[in-house]
Amino acid sequence: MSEAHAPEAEASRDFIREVITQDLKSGKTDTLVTRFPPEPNGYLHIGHAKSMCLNFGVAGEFGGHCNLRFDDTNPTKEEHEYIEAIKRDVSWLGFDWGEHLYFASGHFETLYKWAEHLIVNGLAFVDDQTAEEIRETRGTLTAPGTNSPFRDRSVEENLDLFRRMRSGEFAEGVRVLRAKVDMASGNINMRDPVIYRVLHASHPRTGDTWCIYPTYDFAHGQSDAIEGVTHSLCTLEFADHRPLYDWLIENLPVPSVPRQYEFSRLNLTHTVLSKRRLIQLVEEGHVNGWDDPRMPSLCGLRRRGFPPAAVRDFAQRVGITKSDNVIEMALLEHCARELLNKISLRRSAVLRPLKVVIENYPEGESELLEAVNNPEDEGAGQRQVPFSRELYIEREDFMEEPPKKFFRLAPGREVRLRYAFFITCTDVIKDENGEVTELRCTYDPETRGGDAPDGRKVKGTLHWVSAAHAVEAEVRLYEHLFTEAEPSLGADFLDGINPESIEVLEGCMLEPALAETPVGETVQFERQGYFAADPDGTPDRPVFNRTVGLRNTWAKLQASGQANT
RNA sequence: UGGGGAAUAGUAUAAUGGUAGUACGACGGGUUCUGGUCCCGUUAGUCUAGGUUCGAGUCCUAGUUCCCCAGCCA
Repeated sequence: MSEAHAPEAEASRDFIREVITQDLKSGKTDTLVTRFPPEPNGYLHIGHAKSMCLNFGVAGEFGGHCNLRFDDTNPTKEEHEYIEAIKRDVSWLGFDWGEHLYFASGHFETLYKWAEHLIVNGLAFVDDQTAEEIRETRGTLTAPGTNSPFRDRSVEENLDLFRRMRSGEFAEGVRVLRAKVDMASGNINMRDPVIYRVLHASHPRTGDTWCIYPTYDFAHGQSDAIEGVTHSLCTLEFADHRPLYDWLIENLPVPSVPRQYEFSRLNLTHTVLSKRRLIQLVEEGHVNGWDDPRMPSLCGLRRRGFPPAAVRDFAQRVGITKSDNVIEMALLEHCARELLNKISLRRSAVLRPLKVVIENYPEGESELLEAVNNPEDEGAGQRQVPFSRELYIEREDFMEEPPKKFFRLAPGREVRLRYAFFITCTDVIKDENGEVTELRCTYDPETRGGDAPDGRKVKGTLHWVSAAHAVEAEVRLYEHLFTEAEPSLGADFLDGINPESIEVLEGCMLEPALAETPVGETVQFERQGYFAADPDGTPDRPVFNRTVGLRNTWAKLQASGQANT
């Protein structure tokens, strides 16, 4: 019997999903286990989001699971504060590690035992050389290294020394444990890498239990093996470590054999993603903390108002390959706009208010008008907005001498106030400096709701807020943190910070409904962009962060000088 | 003069020897009570040189360019 319908179109898949598919099909593994292994020494950023979407993503797609593992092997850099922050960010992005929470430090006893195993098998030795001596004898990129004079110690002596390292007998730097691999290897990671060092530091989780700690190379792959990770997915710079990763797995009594695969890390224009530079931005006060909305950190994106689903969509669109890349910020912004357009409530907010008096509207009176909450979602319903004699409109929505393509308010011109009435500008009031301070207008009561019964059209529709009902707010406008698409990464990278990356607007006028916006929710200020309620705000005086502006063809026309043509 | 990795429109990513496709961007147009959304269209690409093949982005050879590696960081 022939199948009637065409085969499902195969979704295009990256090389990692290809490998997993193969391994599952060939029976190399029955279940898929991945891991997301942050070091608790900083906050997660959008580059980590790419990794999480891959690791948790494939685990979900192939019916496996993803471990959240803290790679906490260096107590001199790591802090407990980061562990909770990282968990919060992983959850926010929408991923659930369930019961699979691990710490490399949780494996310390096994790792120690395995280090002795290496010693017993003649595959590791205690080196008495200083760090400097080790560096000098490591060779260079093009010249091989030379063996340590301590390389041929007896198993007994090595065991004794290593145990005394553990018992705290030696100061930091005096002795290390090195794997005995090959000092002539072209791969520097194979030149007898240090696998244990003395660190008399209190560990966030194990306290003072240990004074020797495994290095990354001796902890990562083994942790993978202990946890039953099948596919250990990391970024390209670890490819050089894979031979060592495999060497250790082969020479240790591991319960399972994980494989490492490398993909290229995310780079984004107009920002930096290296942990070192991000830390510098925070510590030197170039931004206001890790959650500054200009930061590419996940907590920064959250505060900025990016929905986690938009970040996931972004990660999915960016793809997984092994080629270096720099993704345009415009793609992230597109993902935010696309989602937010569908789900965000529309509200009216006047950022730079200009007073308008409707001269033929009775003083002291007001009325409620119906406004649509989200034209993209009928289920979002409607709300009522108050209208009265004195209003605010956007300063930039009025020009005394408008260029040809300016469709908004000007002397003698009629425009629509959205969901309200047509108004016509009858007079312009200025101060002694010639600055426009107030507009006098008339309204047409017949156009209530926004349409003229006689069918006449207007070219412009403006947002507005009733002065008597307005809620005053602070609104923070954000731009790219760095002016250049690809900021210089030298010591001078701070010079590339965009001096206009933040603009704080006071005295913004919001429609009343906005006062109740829950912190963290992102709404659309009509005709302007998406804005998220910031925790700095109060019901009396809300604070909003601009997530991303609406596409603005008028601004483009102005910028290109075509507004008058 | 070592080892590892990568080269497809401006950016990112598909095409697994058989019509180089998609998304973002840019540009133009239509619709519109958001100069938004939506819709339509235009733009623009296989690093180079040889070779194999009826046919090459894909296979072979030789180059070129870019990225990573010399922490007791991860």
